[in-house]
Amino acid sequence: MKNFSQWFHNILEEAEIIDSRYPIKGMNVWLPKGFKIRKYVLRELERLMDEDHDEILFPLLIPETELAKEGIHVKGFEEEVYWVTHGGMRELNEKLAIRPTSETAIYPMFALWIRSHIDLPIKIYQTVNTMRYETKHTRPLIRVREITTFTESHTVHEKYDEANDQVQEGIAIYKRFFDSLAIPYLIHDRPSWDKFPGADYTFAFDTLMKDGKTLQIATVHNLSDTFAKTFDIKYEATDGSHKYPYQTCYGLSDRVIASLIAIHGDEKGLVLPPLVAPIQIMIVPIVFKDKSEEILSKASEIKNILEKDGFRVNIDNRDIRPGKKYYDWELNGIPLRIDIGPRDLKDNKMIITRRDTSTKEECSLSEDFPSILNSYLTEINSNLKDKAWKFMREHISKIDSLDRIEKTVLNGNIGLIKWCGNDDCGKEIEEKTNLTILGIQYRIDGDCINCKRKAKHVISIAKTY
RNA sequence: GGGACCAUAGGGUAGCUUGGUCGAUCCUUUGGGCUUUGGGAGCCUGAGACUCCGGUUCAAAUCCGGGUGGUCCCA
Repeated sequence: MKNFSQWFHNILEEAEIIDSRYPIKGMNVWLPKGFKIRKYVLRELERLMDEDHDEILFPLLIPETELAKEGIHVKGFEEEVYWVTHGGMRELNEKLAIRPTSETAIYPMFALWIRSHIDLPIKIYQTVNTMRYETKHTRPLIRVREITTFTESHTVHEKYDEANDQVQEGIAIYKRFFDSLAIPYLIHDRPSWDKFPGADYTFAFDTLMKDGKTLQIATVHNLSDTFAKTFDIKYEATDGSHKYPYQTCYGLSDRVIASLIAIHGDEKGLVLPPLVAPIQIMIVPIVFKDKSEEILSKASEIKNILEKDGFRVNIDNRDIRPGKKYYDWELNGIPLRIDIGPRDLKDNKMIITRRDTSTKEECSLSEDFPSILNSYLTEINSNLKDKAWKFMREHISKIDSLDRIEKTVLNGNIGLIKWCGNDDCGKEIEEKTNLTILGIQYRIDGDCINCKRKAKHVISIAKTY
């Protein structure tokens, strides 16, 4: 994969994930095939969220006065906000912001909803689009002006410790989610200068793209009582006093799908984990004129059996040569392909081809083939997961001196370095290396790579998207 | 935030330097027809483009300015 950027762009178009030709910078059209993948990805995420959150839906627009209330927060976003200034020809009394994120839409309502400790905790989430006026060059699914799929959670708690625990719960949910998609990740405690604007602290999930740049794919924030104070959210405690609650928020976006495609894909096209493959098994009948009806009826017989067992399966009946079909479904990342032709009909068998390994195996139709196919799908998922984690682990290297960072990290690695924990020193490291500190991986003793003071942390450093 | 490059059918390209030979090249795509089908089929016959606005000129795909969109590099 010589040019990752170009490969990524091509595959999005060729596999008909999105159409990036929509005439507004950074805004793309979801095509049917891409949207189906998005649907199954969301379905899994919502399944996990629904275990302990309620889904809600807030409006798109936020009054200027609400957006502007939280000083640090608004500063973090002010350069990127789209504004609605007119209703028809008439200028609005108050400008309305198109949400860049929803804290300032949701928290004024929290202030109305929360009266007593009995109302707590609140745990909600919504999947919405958000808009950010990105000035840098945009990239489909990775850096966009309209984030079309932003699943954000917001929670409110009595105690700071409960918010801490909720951050851990958020991290646990995202771990399960990314595991189910076979996406590898590193979890970083973001440095103070890279926190979510207004947050006490931020944990972020980063994954590694094939060109060696990392991509932030999820964040989890402890907001402490900062927003509660700003939006005057109070509850009456058991002792009758009025207190500010503590909040968390966490979210992830289209970038999940970007990493899904980028990490598992290969030269032939997409490779989808079975969980989110819109079609898990494609049956290709090899039709000859004299035998066509017999073969087609066998194919639909197989399809019916598999559908009954819950597989997402389809038959490619198009009147084109089989080779073309093979290329098509490989491009689309369908995990398993079944070929059935005259020879197979005679021997009462079919040919199963795996997308991830390209291996072909014969399978007798008199056996319990649904359970064989099911074990193939399970194997594909674990193989994708192993491969992806192995790739990322192979590209993490411990680095002892600043001089060596450039060579190692610019070669497509995530560098692990020791750091004293001082902000100025950290920013100095970023400046010297022209890389981004992703955050703390774990605690350790030793000397800081830069200022040589006592190190407190091992941090990751990388080129980022 | 700074800089460089680019824009020709749905996709990829040739033509641009030196304006006229462009009624615009080739591949792919695509409609219709016949023969085919175990890894991108063949033949016949159709379809489809100079990013937008303005300028220079007898004449602009080609030169100039701007908009929009795209790509990459640096901070």
